[in-house]
Amino acid sequence: MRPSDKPSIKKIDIDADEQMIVDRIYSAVMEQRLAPRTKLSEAALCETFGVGRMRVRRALLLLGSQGIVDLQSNRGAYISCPSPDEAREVFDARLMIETGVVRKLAENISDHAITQLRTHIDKEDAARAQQERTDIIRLSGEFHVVLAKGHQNAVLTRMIRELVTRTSLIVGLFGSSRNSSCPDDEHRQIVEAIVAGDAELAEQKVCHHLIHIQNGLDLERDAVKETDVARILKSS
Amino acid sequence: MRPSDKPSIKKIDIDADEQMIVDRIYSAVMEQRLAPRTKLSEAALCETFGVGRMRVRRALLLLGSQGIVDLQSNRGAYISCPSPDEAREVFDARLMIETGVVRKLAENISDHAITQLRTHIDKEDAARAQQERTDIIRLSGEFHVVLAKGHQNAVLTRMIRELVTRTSLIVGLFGSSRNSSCPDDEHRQIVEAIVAGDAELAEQKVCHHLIHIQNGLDLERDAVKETDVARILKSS
DNA sequence: TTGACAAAGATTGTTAACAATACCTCAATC
DNA sequence: GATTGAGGTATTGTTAACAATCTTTGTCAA
Repeated sequence: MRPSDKPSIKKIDIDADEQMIVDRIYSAVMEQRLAPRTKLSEAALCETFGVGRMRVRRALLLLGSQGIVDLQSNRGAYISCPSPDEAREVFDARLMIETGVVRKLAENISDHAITQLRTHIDKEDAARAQQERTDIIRLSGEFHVVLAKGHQNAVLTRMIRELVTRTSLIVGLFGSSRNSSCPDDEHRQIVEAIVAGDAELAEQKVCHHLIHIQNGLDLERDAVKETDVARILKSS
Repeated sequence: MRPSDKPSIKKIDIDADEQMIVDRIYSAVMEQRLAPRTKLSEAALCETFGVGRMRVRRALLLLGSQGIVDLQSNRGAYISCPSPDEAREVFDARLMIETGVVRKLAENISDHAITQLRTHIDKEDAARAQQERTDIIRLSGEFHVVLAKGHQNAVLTRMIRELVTRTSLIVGLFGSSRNSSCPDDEHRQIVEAIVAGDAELAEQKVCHHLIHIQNGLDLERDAVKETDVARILKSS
């Protein structure tokens, strides 16, 4: 009997609205449809999601606590604009954490997780084949979340999700070449190393992969883009 | 020139009150002065900290988003009571993350970080020598945060702090023997391995250390304690 | 044209009152 | 005696109005 068969108590009871707003903005950032410095005005979000100002403010606070948006006193909330230093922090953290993730995954992975990973990589290939830019970006990031999900560990998954989302902001800001997002079949190689049970190789692959992404960045540039918040979030 | 010498823009502007409340509760949990299931009523917190209800609610939302408190609709906020499964999640995550932390630290650590670590360990010894239970508990947990701080990485440090704090809850709930918290000189051994630049050994030491703590738990028990919230938080 | 200054408008922050829900007490019934 | 239900109390959730701050606009002078 699995422990998950006993869902007697549902613990977190944050209202669905709130989580929905957070998730929408998370997705939009992950797909680079909301660029850094984009203002998220309370009124606009209330309108877009059809909720009261309180919900919006709570959602913004949550996003702010995770570094996705930047809350400025009396000035409003803006999609976070990571500094080069913050970018390095995120990549360093990912290196430290994700090597551990794949190592332990290589040591012991469930069949279900393997299926999930292979399915995901197929989706990535399909998106690349059709040149669906938005899908490619989203799936490239989500791959790392799927890796984390392999551990069935909510805490870990949440942390990885935050790091991956912030990486999207970073790549959007500092990405120079288009292939910098998540290239080639590096994802597939990581999965194969894991499935083969080669912890050392998997660790090395993920390490190179992350460094590869980082090398595709120009940490000096700072681009500024404005976007139509309501339109983007509505169509999500 | 260090990058930290350029504090031109202060980005996060969360009011001091809010952060103060969160920090106080964090500390109290870390020192096991607030036991799981303790109710944090809004009125009591308003009184204790002398702030409006809005601030309290925002602080509670933040704590809830990090799994420190459990927010129940229409019922209030309670110090989180981790299930055995959650406990395993926290320890698994710590294993994956902290091995990476010490490995990279062993590869490259600043003199300043070494000083910080040694100073901290001296404090731990002093607290143990004087049998200051509260200090011992706090410092034992903080050691791991100091490790993270060695990377001067705010993101990483925040994540470790969350995991360490949740560990305090877990140890408080499921700890069987008193020595289970953070025993012997394992911390010192970890630091020495790092200073010696022996990544392999450091990784192994931290791994054993975490497993050691976990082995001191009885994940079946579920203790229930009530505490005087206002008194505890005020004296912090 | 450019800059500084002031007023108007818009946006965010805060408070207080109200609504909804849960909790507790107590009585009535089985 | 235990259980169930109703009513009152306490606590949380929500809304709306108000206050504070920032931003923009327009005017005037250099």
